[in-house]
Amino acid sequence: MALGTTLTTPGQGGAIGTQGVAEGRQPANEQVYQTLRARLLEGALEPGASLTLRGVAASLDVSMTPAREAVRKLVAERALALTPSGRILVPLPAAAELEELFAARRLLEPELARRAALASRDRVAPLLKALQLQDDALEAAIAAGDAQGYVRANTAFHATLYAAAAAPALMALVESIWLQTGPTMRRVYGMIGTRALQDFHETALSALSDDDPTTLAHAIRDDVDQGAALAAEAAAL
Amino acid sequence: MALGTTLTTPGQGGAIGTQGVAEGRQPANEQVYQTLRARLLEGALEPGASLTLRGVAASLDVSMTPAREAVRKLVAERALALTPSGRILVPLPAAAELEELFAARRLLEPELARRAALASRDRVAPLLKALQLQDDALEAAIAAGDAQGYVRANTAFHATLYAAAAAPALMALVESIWLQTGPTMRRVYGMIGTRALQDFHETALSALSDDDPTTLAHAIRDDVDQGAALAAEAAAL
DNA sequence: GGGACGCGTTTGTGATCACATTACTGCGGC
DNA sequence: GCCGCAGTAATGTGATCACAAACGCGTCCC
Repeated sequence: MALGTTLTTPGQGGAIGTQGVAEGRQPANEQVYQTLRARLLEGALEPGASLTLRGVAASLDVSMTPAREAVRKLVAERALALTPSGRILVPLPAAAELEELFAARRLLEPELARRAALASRDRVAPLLKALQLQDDALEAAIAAGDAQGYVRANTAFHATLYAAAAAPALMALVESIWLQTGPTMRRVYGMIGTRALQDFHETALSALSDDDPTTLAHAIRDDVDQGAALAAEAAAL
Repeated sequence: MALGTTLTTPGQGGAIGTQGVAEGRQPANEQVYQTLRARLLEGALEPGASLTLRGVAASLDVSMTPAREAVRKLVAERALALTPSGRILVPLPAAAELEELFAARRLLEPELARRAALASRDRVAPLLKALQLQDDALEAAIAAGDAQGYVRANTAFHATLYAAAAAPALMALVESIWLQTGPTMRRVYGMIGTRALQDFHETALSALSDDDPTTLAHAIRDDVDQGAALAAEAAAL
């Protein structure tokens, strides 16, 4: 079969093993990944900023290897980019690319919302409660003019809703998009400031409460559209 | 700012450089990645098969490091999976997951097709020619009962069409989905055999030729639906 | 005869080092 | 004063080694 696929054929090499992942401890590369990922999602990393493997490794107190692993994973998700020469940087998506990403969100997220509504049909109460809490945090961030907090809370709201859909493959696609838009949206909200955003989340919560998947899907679509419009507006500045 | 992001702050470490990527030579990890990726896309790797870093490295005659890089990248794209203990295997998507993947394709691919039609409006001839060639290869594979060839040709057809849309972000999402469905679809077509597939590609080519994006989008949607139906049917066996 | 335990082996992870290339600094020339 | 050039510092890639955990198989006990 070649290619070392083996379907149960051992390798041949020599040395040995994993490095002590006792208990619930997560691997070092995972920890680095989660840290970088969170920063990107909430836009704490400036688009265009550059990272170095040694820098990341040192600041998280690991060796270069896990840092590399984490960075490459994010590059694969397009959350980070490599220059032709291999330098790592936080991508600055072109306007056209942002438009693509929002187009994809607009297609995928209403579907996820619809599935979430259907899946949580009998047992909406806990979900509603969790979403309400996150919407409160979101309102607070808006009131405080906290762009980073807003992006984080907004992401959490959507993530919580879609988690109810129990659709891991779709969720992975959407999360990859969020990672790509995160830094830019943080910047956008920073520019637009505390400007009043129309609240589609309330509509969404009502629809969910009323067991109305279609209205929920529409609300999410409008929410995404609003983000797209803001991004386009900011890009024009 | 911490986290070694630096927006132009050097790391602090020590050693030195890249390993000779002269000319058009591609890095070793990229070569490994492309090889594995092609195998997955055309379904040459059995779902459920296991790989080892040392095995992959040895069969492509590189060290463990690039093999690791490539495998992790594919894991990030969900084209490979890791067991909780870290073993690498070709994922065997559950039926529910396959359904999700096809749902996403159904949403994204018609949009890509529509964009491709719009973007190639003035200059369809070369695109049509390229697509026609690939459709011929596809028909040949069907006639020969070559499941792997069919999957490869079908992917190439769609990839060529969508490339005209010049939408890299959307394209990346769709390619990630293809990587996930590849091994399974190869198996599905292997099971269903040379059974007659309705040819939506001809319809698609006509629509493209007639400058009718909507009909093209519908044809692509039908094509995806047919694949989904087949996958569902095969899963029931 | 079947199931559970134990041991050797394989495996992924993390660390460190070497290297070729790329980016950056300061200096010189025009 | 500004552009271009050299030298140096820094970066990603690849290789190798060490380690601890998981797998797999054989054996023993019931």
